[in-house]
Amino acid sequence: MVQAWEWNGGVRFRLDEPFSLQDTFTCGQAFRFYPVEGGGYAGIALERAVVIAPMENGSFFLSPCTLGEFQNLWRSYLDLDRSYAKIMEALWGDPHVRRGMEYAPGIRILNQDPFETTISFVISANNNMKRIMSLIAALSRGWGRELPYGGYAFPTPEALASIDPMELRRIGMGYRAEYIVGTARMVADGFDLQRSMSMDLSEARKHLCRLPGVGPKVADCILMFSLHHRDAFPVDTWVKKVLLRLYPQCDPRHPLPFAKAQYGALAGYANQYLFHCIRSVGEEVFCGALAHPVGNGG
DNA sequence: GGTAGACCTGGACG
DNA sequence: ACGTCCAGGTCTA
Repeated sequence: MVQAWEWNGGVRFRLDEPFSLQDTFTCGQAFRFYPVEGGGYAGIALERAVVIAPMENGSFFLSPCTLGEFQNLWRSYLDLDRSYAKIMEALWGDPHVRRGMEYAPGIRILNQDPFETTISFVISANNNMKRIMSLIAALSRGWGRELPYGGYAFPTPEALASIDPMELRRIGMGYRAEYIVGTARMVADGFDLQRSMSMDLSEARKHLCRLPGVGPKVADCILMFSLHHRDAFPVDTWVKKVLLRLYPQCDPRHPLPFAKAQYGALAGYANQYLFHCIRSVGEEVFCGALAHPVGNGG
């Protein structure tokens, strides 16, 4: 349960639930938030430039923001009405996911904009975090609306649909340029991203994979991070390593049936705890310790 | 239905 | 110094 009140041109809020800005903004789901002094994060989402900072007594400060904006927009964006305590409890039986939860207990899966998430994860393919973030910043600066308090909104589908791909290559987008323009065109021409929300997981995947640059992994990221499909399970190189090394019962060729059987509707959360932890501590540390448990003098 | 190669780019590594 | 490798994959043959 979350309580919120206006304070100094922004909103203070507190919740009796796990929530960490660092865990949430560094776990790889959002690309437009940067750390600032004091443990806060500055970034752009929902067509607004804001700072979110931790306060001394366990509350948080989001500004600039009205109480109305908080209740109507940020509360949902930050997924504040969901009980992560219950989710973590339900996943506690899995030793590797448990380790991920102990490492970053404050992760919350954000509810981001579907188009922004789609383009962002198209850019993420075969790319690295630093470059992904700078490319998205450049894309927004070049074709997004300038915002009050600085920064640029993520561009609209129409804005990206009308770009010559060569212009995107000029800012370093590489071969993703054609994917971005192609996907933006389809969305601008009526491809309904949100329709995936009311479809079951496998239908939703098929639907999204019609977009150029969107394959199985990117589709699951879009579903999980912007279309409320928390049963999605993005299999990237890191998750693949975890599955291969720590879950002998999982067929590495077909990991999705395993994810569904093992985690069910919570697969996306399990995925994120695993992903963030192995990516942060490294494959050897994450897989080594539990893969070779001490005991029996061995 | 499954599998090699190619693919922009820039930072890291030898 | 420069070639090679790699990064939250996807597409094509």
